[in-house]
Amino acid sequence: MDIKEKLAKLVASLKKEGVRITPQRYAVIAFLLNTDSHPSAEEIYTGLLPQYPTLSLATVYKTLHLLKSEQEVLELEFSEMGNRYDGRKPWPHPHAICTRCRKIIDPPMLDTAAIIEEVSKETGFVITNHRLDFFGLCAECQKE
Amino acid sequence: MDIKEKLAKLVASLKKEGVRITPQRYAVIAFLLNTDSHPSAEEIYTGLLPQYPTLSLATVYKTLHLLKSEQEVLELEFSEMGNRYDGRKPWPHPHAICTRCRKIIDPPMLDTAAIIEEVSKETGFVITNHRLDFFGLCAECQKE
DNA sequence: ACATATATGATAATGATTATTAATGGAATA
DNA sequence: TATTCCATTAATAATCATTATCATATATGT
Repeated sequence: MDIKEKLAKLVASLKKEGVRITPQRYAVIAFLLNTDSHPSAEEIYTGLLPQYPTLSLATVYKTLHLLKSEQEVLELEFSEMGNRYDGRKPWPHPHAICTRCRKIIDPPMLDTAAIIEEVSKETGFVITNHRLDFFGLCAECQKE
Repeated sequence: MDIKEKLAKLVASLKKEGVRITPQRYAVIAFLLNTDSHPSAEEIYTGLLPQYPTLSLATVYKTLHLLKSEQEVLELEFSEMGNRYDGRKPWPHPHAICTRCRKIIDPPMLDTAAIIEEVSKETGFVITNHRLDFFGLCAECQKE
């Protein structure tokens, strides 16, 4: 399924939920689906500003929260580099994060289900969410 | 090795590095070694205030940074619940976090080395650090 | 005890995120 | 088409954990 199709489906699904699709919201959603860079709110804002000169950063944040509540975006909280957002795979999954260029990529899915099952058994926790982050140097930054 | 011994060894090791051991620093270090609760800077501060009425929160933060630079404390960054610190196991390891009471516990060590090796191979990253957090409800909070 | 470099404590600054609020605009109805 | 209503937006103020600043206090080696 290509991006356009995903976008149309997501927008239709949100409409069905009673969410109004404003130009601003549409722009943010399209931006999120058109990148795999895990952008910050600020990056979304500055990326859209040329085409939406009156866009407010607050609107970006509100749209991200809306999408989060609809489980249509994954919020990755970082206290040092600010929050990042993943609209393409809005469910918990591992990330590899370059500490030099701050690139974030998705490593092929580990067997997280097995790991969660193990942690759950050992701790007695009911696990509802997880964060699996691996920090280091990406292939490009190793060369520098 | 009991806590007292660990404390003495840690202080001696810091002295050897040229770190001055002030009463405030000693108090923060001792506090960290005497708990497995992964306290926040604020909790350390309020916990020590009765015995150290002139202690400043800034000093707590500075001491935590010092310990971090000496790799003697693990800093767990949370943008929603503030940072938490682990002085007992100051190396990366998994955590189970209760989203209700905010308790943090250490599940028995998974085979993180194998996981990291896999991620490293798949991504080409040199992995230097990791965060493995499992969020959910602890056994006690499930009853409520 | 002295000298001096470092640490402390009080407070201001920072910066990402959230809250506030007046103005705007879309949709349903008459 | 005009009207009313209610959600959304944009601008900006507020928040809050953390960091920076700097005058004063203090640990350490002599």
